[in-house]
Amino acid sequence: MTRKAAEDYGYDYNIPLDEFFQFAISVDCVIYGYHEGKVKVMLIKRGADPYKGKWALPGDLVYPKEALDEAARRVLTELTGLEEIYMKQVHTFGAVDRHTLGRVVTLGYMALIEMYKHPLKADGWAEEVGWFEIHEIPDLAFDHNEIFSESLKFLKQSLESHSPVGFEMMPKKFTLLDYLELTEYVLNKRLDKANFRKKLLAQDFIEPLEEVQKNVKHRPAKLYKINKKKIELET
Amino acid sequence: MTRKAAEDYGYDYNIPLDEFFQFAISVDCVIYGYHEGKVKVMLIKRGADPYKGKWALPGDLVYPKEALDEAARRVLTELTGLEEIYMKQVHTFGAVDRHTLGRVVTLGYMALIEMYKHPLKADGWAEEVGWFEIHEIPDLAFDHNEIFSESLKFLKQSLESHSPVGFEMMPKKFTLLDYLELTEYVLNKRLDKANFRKKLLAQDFIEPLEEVQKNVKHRPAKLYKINKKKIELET
DNA sequence: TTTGTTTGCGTCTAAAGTACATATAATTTT
DNA sequence: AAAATTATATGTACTTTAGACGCAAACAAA
Repeated sequence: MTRKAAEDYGYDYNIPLDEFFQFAISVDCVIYGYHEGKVKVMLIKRGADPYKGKWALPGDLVYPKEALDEAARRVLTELTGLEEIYMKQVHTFGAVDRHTLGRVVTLGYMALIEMYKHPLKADGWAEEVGWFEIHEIPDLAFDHNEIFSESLKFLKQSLESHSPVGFEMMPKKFTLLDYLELTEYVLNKRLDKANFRKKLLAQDFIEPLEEVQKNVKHRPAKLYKINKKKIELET
Repeated sequence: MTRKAAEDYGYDYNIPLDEFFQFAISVDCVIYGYHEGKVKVMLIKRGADPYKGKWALPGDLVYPKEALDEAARRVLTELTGLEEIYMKQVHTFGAVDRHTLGRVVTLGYMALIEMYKHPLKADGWAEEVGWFEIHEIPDLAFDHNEIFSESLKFLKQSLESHSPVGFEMMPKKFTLLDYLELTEYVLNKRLDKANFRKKLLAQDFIEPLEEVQKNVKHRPAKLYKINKKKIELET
């Protein structure tokens, strides 16, 4: 593409057009999972400089012919082995000096997975993979702490407004108390069991099963499931 | 930057790293203003192909050494002459074929201005500038209709939750009825005057002035102003 | 002084949210 | 096998918020 051609396209700059086509785009994913009462985020330990040895969000550069959501989904699938993952673009970060390799603008994505489903494995460029409680996130590489914060803000807002996202971290069958504990952990405050139950059951996408809990040393709780079709109808 | 150097930085790809640094980034701004009971959006008519003659959102490519918000602010200031403008990144769009010039990923921004304050002037690459009512937006160039829709969704949500953004379109002194009309127009539904008033005055960032309306042929309404410091404290 | 119009405040009612009490169903202990 | 324990499940009362509506006050114009 020549400068002249670019002008025909409606651009007229004092610097050559090629100068503009020097950005790289990356996606960084904040992957949330729920395990034993705690909500955790998957981090990878960087195996090379810059930030060698530091924990970072999993992410990758976007390929030249790849859509943005597609790139995020690729990262998620490669890392977790899961195909169907709830995923949402949260915010785009592009400080001039945020990456040492050049001008890399990154899109922060939030993803929610059923944690027990996926094998914990380090991928290509990561030394190590780990899950960190969301209230104890270490100092991360690049501007990843900021990306994490934005995603957590979104997750908190979703749970506060009872929008049906937290279920993405739950197993197919779960008790209402399980979900209460997830919500309490993320919001970092106690909620009234009875009222939480009523609020949840008022939503029509949550459906009771005939089944109950097994192997508990008290009255077993009823199990519930999510009707995803009804969620789609709402939105 | 050589392939080897890139690998040292933690990347290991099957295609050369340079291939990734071929993106351009742009910002596209949905600029909202309020005038005589109607909320409008500023569009520019494209003076060159592609989409010559079509209306489009004002925007520009991001310079190699320019931060993203900085680029959006530059576009806004150039176009409106205003320095202080409320502005918010809404969503990033990057379909592979969204731009004919090459791979251009664009960030959609929403901006709110006091419309009467700024001179309507066409800028460099635009043939014409116009204001369009938000419920009568024409078919736009590129994926700009989608960008507009996302921004409008955000604006509606903000007004519904009484978050203090709509005031950015109001003059410094305004009546509560003015703001009611703005809100009714955006949400496209009628609201109860008395209840809207109560709801607004319950927020503590809205402060009454001693002044009242002039030159009206009925009881003049009290004028109010916004206390921006209190808004910052809240968020 | 009267009439028309809009502001601005008050009241009532329904709905949603919160706090807390009580009944229920299972296991564990005695 | 009865009592104690634990957590589920439901019900009830109180509080706050949202929505509908009435009416007096303020000003302009006739």
